[in-house]
Amino acid sequence: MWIVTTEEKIIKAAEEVFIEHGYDGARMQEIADRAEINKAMLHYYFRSKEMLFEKIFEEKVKVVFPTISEQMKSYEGFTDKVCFFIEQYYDILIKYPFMPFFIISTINRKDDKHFIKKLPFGFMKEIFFESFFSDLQSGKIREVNPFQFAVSVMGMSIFPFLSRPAMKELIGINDEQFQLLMQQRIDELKNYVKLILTPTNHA
Amino acid sequence: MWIVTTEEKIIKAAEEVFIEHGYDGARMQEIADRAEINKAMLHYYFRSKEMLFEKIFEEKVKVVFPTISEQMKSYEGFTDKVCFFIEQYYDILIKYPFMPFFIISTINRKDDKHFIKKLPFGFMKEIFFESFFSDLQSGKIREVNPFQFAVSVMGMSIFPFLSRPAMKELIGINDEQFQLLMQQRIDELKNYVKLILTPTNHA
DNA sequence: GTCTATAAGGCGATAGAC
DNA sequence: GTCTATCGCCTTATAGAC
Repeated sequence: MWIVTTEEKIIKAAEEVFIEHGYDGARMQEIADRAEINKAMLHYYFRSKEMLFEKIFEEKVKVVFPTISEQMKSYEGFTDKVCFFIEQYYDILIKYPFMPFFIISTINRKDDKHFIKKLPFGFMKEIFFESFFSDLQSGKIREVNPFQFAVSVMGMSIFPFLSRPAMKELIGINDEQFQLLMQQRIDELKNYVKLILTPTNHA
Repeated sequence: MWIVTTEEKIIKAAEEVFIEHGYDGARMQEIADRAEINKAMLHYYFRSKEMLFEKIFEEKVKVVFPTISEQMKSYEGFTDKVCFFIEQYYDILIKYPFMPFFIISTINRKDDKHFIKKLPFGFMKEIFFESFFSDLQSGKIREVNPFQFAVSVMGMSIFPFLSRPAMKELIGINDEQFQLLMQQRIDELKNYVKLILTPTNHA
């Protein structure tokens, strides 16, 4: 609890710096300064900048793509599953608003495609599509393109966190107000999902 | 037509390199190589890396936020305006799929907030909100939060281009197939917009 | 494990000849 | 306008004392 190892201090500092500046913009000196150690220690614990980054990325990905999938199983209908996903996802996003940009900027790096493969998207195919086609067949939901729909839900959810600096600047709000706006957004998005998925009544 | 000035060659090369690697990742040497000139020329035409980037950013922003706003005025209802916006926007996005990440990564840069102010969002307040409240009052559209709705439309539109590398890797498609997928996405998004905005019939 | 000092190379930028 | 050569700094990484 009250003992903090050097390795923990490094990881905490590295998280901050990599997330703020991205891989290329991050400086080992700044990480060392924030961890209140010297540069040589960084290389003692994690051989290189690349390896330190890898460690942080894996650690953070585990946070953003957590065991939501397991919990999703307990919800019956597809619509409820998606709404629950949004709720849970926003809990994480509001807690770690910098995460989306960190991940997006990493997977868009020219050379390293191997980061992409670390994204755990297995639960999509298992739960998402299975549940979708089940509810579609029984007429509980409208016939939309499941892939495009999934990308849309992700986009609606994540985008405000990617454009956060612009939103803050353009409408003139601070971090606290942004957080409130995102809190309110949950119900709005769930409403959109229901409006899209609920079949039109032909009675 | 067939004469290409050195300045034009530099701009073309700089576009590519800045878009691929971002500001921090971009190297003046690589820009020089692609332009088939030497490094010194870059500084002769554009004093510094920062000023060259500024030039590219302004140029590119003019492409992505074009005179759509003017054309939007000709569409009567709010729903039609939004659908038209998606259509026009996707024309540009499909043509320049790297642009969203370029802009997002620029506005997320720690220090320089001044880039954000160059984003032309004036048309939003003028046309978007005015048309929204007009249609809302006459009962033509459902009562949603206009700001959250706008962010959602932007998110649904832009997100696939930000997660393009992941999408290509995870579902195993090439550039051509991605382009087709985005072409199909236009109608899907327009459908979502209509489903969200069309009021429920209480007859 | 932790430090200081320094290596080794890459970077943006400039000087100066042509 | 265009080139070669080089400066001066910054960055990652290591050597070696404690």
